[in-house]
Amino acid sequence: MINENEFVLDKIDLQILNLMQENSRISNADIAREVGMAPSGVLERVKKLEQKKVIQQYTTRINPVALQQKLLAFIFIKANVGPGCDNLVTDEIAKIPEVQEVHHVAGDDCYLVKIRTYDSASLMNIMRTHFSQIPNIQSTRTTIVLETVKEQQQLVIPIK
Amino acid sequence: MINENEFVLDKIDLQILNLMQENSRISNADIAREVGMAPSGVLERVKKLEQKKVIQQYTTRINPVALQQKLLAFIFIKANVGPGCDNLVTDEIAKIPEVQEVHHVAGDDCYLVKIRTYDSASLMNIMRTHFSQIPNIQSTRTTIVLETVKEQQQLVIPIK
DNA sequence: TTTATAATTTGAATTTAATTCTGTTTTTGA
DNA sequence: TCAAAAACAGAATTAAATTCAAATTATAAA
Repeated sequence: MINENEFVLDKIDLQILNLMQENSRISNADIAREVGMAPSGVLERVKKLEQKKVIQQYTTRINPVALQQKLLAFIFIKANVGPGCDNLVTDEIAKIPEVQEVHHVAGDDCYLVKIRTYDSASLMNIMRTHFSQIPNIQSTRTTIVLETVKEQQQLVIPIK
Repeated sequence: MINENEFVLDKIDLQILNLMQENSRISNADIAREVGMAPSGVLERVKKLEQKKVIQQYTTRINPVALQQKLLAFIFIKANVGPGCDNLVTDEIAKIPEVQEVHHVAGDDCYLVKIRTYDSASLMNIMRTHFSQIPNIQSTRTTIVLETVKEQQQLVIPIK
């Protein structure tokens, strides 16, 4: 009963993930040197990590300033959570490309949305065009980011 | 007076960024095919984008579940912002590896922190050991994420 | 507009890396 | 203990990255 969702990771897997999280374009030879394996063996492991969906994507962090994405905001949404109408709100919001995160949170507000846009006008525009279409939204509260000190998705990988 | 902070990006640069944001391990040949250039020319452009810090990092998105990072939380921090003591709070918090984001926000709360840990006990532990050390913190309010519907850093790249 | 200069691009040549594959070793479970 | 499966190494092959000289294109000064 082996299932590809079972994430059994040994020390070498964690080392590989650690290196690739830091630099997804590192060569197999460099990884091999670090972990003490042959490059071909490293390749096998990486492929397996991809198959098991431990590795979800190889991506590039781009400077938002370079793309004039000046505005970052968090929006708290209070919604009617009737039976079944639950996921409608989140799914619709998740579809908006400028929306980077949608979380269902504990507490008074139901949802937390992170959104990055060109400016406050474009944020308003998105809220008008998209949010008003979505039923069951009671109210929203928007928090504007003035300055970002740290922003990364890197996980803390325990090197056993 | 040319400055490497001047981010002048043409259509091809944006196309390249779009492709690399989706898959940082795409080959120059594949990019070249998409944008209608020679692979060597693509390489030059990519190197330039790295130099200009438009490209900040090539990274790997790893499934947090695979690493037992079960808890995601947002912490709102209210702090005394005296003259000069401003950055002390954020810099200290940004140093914590489990902290993924630190923002200075508009409104009543000063800072917004995103943090990912193994469980609520380890979150408490971090708050006890780190936050208590930091002066000027008036109060904190923690919001626990129950479920994440969407989570990505991808920017919306305008293909002119 | 002309022209010199710099920047960009190409394509071939070269270097480096990824991938495949076979034979071994190691692990796993009956 | 032993058979089957999985993981690994190392050589061979394939593919990609990188270099570089020459050509093209863009830029700016006269």
